[in-house]
Amino acid sequence: MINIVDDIRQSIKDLVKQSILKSIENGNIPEVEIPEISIETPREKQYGEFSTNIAMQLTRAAKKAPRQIAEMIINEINPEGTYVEKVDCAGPGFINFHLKNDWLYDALKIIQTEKEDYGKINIGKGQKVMVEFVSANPTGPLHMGNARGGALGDCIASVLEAAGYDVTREFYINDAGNQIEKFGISLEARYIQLLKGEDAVEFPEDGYHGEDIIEHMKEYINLYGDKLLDAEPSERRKELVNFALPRNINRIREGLEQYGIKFDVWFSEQSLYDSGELWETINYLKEKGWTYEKDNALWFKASELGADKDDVIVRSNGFPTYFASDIAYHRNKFLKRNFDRVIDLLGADHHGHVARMKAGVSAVGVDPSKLEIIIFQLVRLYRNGEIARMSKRTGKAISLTDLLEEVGKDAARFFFNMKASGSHLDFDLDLAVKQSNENPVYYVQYAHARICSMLRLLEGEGVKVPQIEDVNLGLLQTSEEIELMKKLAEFPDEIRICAQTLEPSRLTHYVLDVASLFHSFYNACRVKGEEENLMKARIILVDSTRIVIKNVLDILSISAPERM
RNA sequence: GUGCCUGUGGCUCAGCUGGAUAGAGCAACGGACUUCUAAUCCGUCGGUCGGGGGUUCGAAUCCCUCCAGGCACGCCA
Repeated sequence: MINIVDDIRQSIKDLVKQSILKSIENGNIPEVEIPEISIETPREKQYGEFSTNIAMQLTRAAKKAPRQIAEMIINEINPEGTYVEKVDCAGPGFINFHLKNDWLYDALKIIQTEKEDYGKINIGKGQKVMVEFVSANPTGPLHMGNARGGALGDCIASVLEAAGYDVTREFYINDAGNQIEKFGISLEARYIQLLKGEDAVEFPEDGYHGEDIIEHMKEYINLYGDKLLDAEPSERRKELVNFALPRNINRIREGLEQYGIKFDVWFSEQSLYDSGELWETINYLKEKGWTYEKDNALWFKASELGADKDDVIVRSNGFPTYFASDIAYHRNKFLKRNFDRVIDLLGADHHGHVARMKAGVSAVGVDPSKLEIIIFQLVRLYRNGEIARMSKRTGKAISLTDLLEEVGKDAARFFFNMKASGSHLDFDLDLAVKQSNENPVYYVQYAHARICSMLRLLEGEGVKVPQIEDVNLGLLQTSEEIELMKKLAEFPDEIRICAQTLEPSRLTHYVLDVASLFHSFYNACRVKGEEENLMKARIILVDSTRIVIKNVLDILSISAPERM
């Protein structure tokens, strides 16, 4: 639960602030308002571990040259009792802080103490947050958009958990409304066609044309024959939907479980109809004056709440639109279930929904900033350097199941989390299955397996990971060791940034860095066979690296093999 | 036409709440296995950060504009 990087940043902030106050006191700097002191990590090693640009920011107010201000601040800094070893001024007026290595050794102690909890922080303070993602249309199989949304949403949820939030993963089942009607009509048409021939009935233009509809009906006929042929059509459709829908939902659930995703709540849209919440919400909007009638339909004044146009919530045929139930759904999230924050993941093809959904949330009296909608860009699959649309095996559109079969869960989840959600993603199917240095997943997993193998070998010789108190960590001095320790020390802060930006792609990059620094260390330094004290210190470093890689992969829900 | 996303070395991307010489990986080229896994490492090559303006001590990062690609603009979801 310790974020040592952040703690040090805070302590440096304090040092700087005290120093500026002192300089003002003794008249070296005129009385100015001190802006927020930002502490950054310089790219170049020569500039130390941390730096601040505060002197440059004070230039105008203090009416002095930035380097002059920097010098005065440095003169007044008293680093006693901190990790700071040296402070100097460089470039246009940066103040650079050089740290004693002790902070790195302390970081290793924290890792060895916290073990599988290392990285966890508590900026969430138990706040209730819902992440709603995938929410795929249950009328068909999961597609690539769902795959990316699934990987992203699940990792965002895991990161938030690691950051101390009380997280609920939720899947919204669109089991009501128009598309279910369409689903029923499609099933019915296939049912009749299968029993009475292709020409017995025309398949609706806007129906679901997928093979899976036909499959469902073949199975139904196998089980129940033609008993619905003379049934009343609406009853017949209902029966067929009741047959096929749960099967689809189960299939989706199983597919997602293979993908490493387990939802806490499967929320049914139909339940909003059944509980009356849907009409409650519509009537509430009416009462509050957020609606008007036009062309026999009921419109929601979204444009008065920031959207670019109004939208229909009840159609002229009396049926509510999807948007209406979505408002009711979000009202339920915030007002019935009291989530402090709600995060929705939507594919880029739904971005038009963002503004009006926020409008909907405001209209039911919820601060719209509590609803965060993440739009992720769509996926293009490549095979042999060309866009791949079809599954190798089935010849149909590539589903999540096909993807998992072809590249596996680890590669899929890693690749989908390698790019920021806002970036368009080209998924290279050939690369994802390649067992070589070109493939980043293996690179990371290999580092983990390599460490496990080292520790296994040592243990075989009776050398175990020592108790941290018995180790002289000060022996870790080479640049490879220092760089690796630094990276390990950053992990909790990395979680912090991921949780704040809701951008788990940082984690894949981070763990790649860890793996890379470890491999460099491995090639530069030996562990087994070194002088005992040095060996012990390096075992701690190696084991700490293992812990960090494992913890990151756990958050990504990617396996960390012990042998490869 | 309007709105959103994207444009960084041959390829895939980081960096984008402005900061110090623009970073990785892959590809290419040259090296390193009698010693803990070479699925690894070390080195070299490679960029007017899509173009053009502006804001300032300082811009890949902020603003404007243009260009290119993706997506969306339904009484569908």
